[in-house]
Parts: sequence; structure tokens; C-alpha cells
Amino acid sequence: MAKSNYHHGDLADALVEATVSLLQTKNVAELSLREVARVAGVSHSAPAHHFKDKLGLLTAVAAEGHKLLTKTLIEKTTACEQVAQSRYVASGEAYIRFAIAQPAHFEIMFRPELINVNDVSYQRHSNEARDILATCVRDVLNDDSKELQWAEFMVISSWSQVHGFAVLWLSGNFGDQKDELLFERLLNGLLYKTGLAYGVEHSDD
Amino acid sequence: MAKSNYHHGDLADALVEATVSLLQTKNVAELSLREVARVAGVSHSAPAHHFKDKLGLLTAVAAEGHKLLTKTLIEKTTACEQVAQSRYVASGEAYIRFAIAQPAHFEIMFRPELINVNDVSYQRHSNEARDILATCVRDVLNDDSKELQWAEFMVISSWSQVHGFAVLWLSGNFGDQKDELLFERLLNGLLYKTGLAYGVEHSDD
DNA sequence: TGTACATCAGTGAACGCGCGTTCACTGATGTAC
DNA sequence: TGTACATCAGTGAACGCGCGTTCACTGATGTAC
Repeated sequence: MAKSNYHHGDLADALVEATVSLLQTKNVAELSLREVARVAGVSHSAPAHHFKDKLGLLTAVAAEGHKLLTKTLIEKTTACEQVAQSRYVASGEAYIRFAIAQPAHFEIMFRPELINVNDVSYQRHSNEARDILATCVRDVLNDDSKELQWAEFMVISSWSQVHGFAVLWLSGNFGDQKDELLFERLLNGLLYKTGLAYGVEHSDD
Repeated sequence: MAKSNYHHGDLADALVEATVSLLQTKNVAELSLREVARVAGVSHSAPAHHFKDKLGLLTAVAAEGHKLLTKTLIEKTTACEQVAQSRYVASGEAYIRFAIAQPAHFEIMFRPELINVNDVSYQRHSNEARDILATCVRDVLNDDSKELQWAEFMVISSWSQVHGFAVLWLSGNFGDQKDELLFERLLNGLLYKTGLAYGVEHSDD
């Protein structure tokens, strides 16, 4: 809570929040710092004290996004305990559900050209998320595959698949984005297929 | 060729070309109609005679993109003649190579929010591209699978995979986008893995 | 406990810029007779 | 073949707008003594 009207108290966070909120309805393209300040309820020059420019602000959004993604990945995969195959499928499902639940963050997170990729917080959180994904994939491979390039290809292949699905769904290429039934059906199809390859019975919600 | 200096002769095409050229180095966000006109060498109000606004211009770019994608998909898959498995892998490779070769078109093609999706030319070409992709996938399934939802899931799964790979590569998430060796290695890994699932020996270039 | 001062956080007016849009115009082209 | 006229394609000046950036400022806070 702000301690006074003049000093906001937590403006940096409020600006990130305002950005995320604005990105629900607009493009990154259409986003302006002045509008973010307006939504956060401060003067248009206030953000400069916290973020140099749009790049700095979006970097903070991306970092927060990777932090949230990491959190949900950990939650959803630890629920599977030691069953590597289930963790693999669960990580894919968590990735996609995160993208759909937090489209604003997701839109920024994997676009280095919008971000200061040298930012420490961004690097830490994004590396963490990637490590979890990679581990889930590697754990599902048998011992013969683990040491080879094969493991790298599997990581890239799996990541591509879930990322592509999320991107294509979010942009409306699979049909109406509001159609939740369609989404659940397609997602389950994808997961079922993925699970089959590793002998996992995928259960519907 | 223009018949006079005053009347351009083929301004619509020139504007699309200018747009594509500009998108090599900038974001869609940073693109302005005035800049496009400048590159095409006409006054800033000339584009209005051909495209109402940015949406109209980008729609033309997207339509052209789908036309080009269709062309390369047909070329690359007919080279495989009647071997369904090879066509399947070839279509995936062609999709990814197209995205990397024509990043400007690719960036626009699958973003309905930037496009007038009711445009007849856009619809025709994008449907054509999709149909080819879907056919390549369906042809590779055995008879039991063809009639089921399974076929739909396979199409979506395959499309997601190649699309995700292209997007993640183009945005630099797999490493340096200029590293052609890395690209070839990862692409071959992906295709080899895909091919294995259908008993195709994938050959390097 | 009180005061003085440095620092931090946010204000609001001012600036110059490129943008999209409008509009009266003009040069080129095609067609009717 | 020539002329008249409608239409098409592009010009360039003007407009208002929101933007990012700068800057002198002021209110709040923390700290030293």
C-alpha cells in the first residue's frame, strides 16, 4: 500500500501490472509509456525513475513471466513425483496452459528483440524455466539416448511443439480463441499423442 | 516498368515489396505507411489509392506470403512423388526453410490481428497452403487413423512442431540466428526424429 | 527529541518529431464521337 | 485522325495528435548530530 499520495511506494510493480493489463487488449506495438503511466495513475515522466524506456519495462514483464512459468512448471511436475513420463507430459501441458492464461507475459517472454537480454533478473528466471523443461525431456529418454545429440534434439523438438501450439492457438489459427471446448479437445489430443509415445495414459480434466 | 514518372504503373506491387524490404530490419510495430511510401519513391499519400491503411497493406503481404509458401510446398513435395512418408518430412522441411528464407512474410502471415482476414486473396492462398500441409499429414497415417479425430490431432501436432521451431529459431531462442551450421544441425535433428517415426531415412544436404 | 540537510520519487509544462488523414490540385490515360 | 471529357493515379501543403524526452520544480523520506 502506498504510504502517501505523492510517493507511490511500489510504482515499479504497478507499472509492470499496468503493462500486462494493457497487453490484454493491445499489441506491444500499440503500447506507449505514457499510456502505461496513465493506467498506473502517475504522471507520464514518473516511469523514467524506474525503467529507462519501453525496453526496460518489457524486460521486467518478461522476467516476471519466466518467474511465473517456472513456478507453475515446478508445481505441476512435482505433482507427478518420480514418474518421468508423466512429468514430461505435465510440463508440456503446464507450458501451454501458462501461455493461454498469461498471454500478455507470454507474448513478450520469447522475443529477445523487445528485451534487454543482459538483464540479470531476466536471465536468471528464463534460464530456470528452460532448465526445468530440458530436464523433464531428458529424464524421459532411456540411458542410450541421454548422452547423445539426440537429447538436445528431443528438447528442441518438444519445446517447438508446445510453443508452436500455444502461438498458433493464441493467434487464432486453430479457430475461435474463445472456444474453450475446442481448446481442451485440441490440447488433450496433443497431450494424448505425446503421452502415447511414452506409454502414459493421459487423463482428461 | 513504369510508363512515365508520374504514373508509377505498378505501385501496389512496389509498396508490398517495400514493406517486405523494411520488415527485414524492423518490427511490424515500427513500420509506417509514410516510410513505405518513401522507400517506394512516391509521396506519402499515394498508398491510399491502393491500400486503405496498414491493415490493407499487410493483408497483401500475407496473401503473397501464403502464395509463396504454397508454391514451395508443392515443389518440394511433388519431388517426393508417391512416397507419403517422404512428402510428410519434406513438407515440414519446406515450411521451416520458407520461414527462415522469408521472415518478413512469415512474421505477418499467421497474425490475423494484423490482417483483414476477409480478404479474398488472403483466404484463397492461406487455405491452399493449409490444405497441402494437412494432406501431407493425412496421407502418412494408416487407414485406421484416417477417419478419426486422430488425423486432426496429427495435423495440429505437426503444424505446431514446425511452426514452433521456426518461430523460436527466428526469435533467437535456439542461439545465434546467423549461425547457419547450428541451424542445419538442429533442423536435421528435428527432421531425422520426425522421419524416424515414419521410417524415412532423412538425407543431409 | 528536534532540526537541518541530502536524497529520493513524482510533477507538469514545454519541446520537437513523425505519424495518419484530409483536400484541392495536376499530370497521364482511355474512350466516345 | 483529332478533339473533348471523364477517370484514374499521384502530389504536396496543412492539420491535429500522441509520443518520448528534457528540465526546473516540489513533496516526502531517511539520516546525522
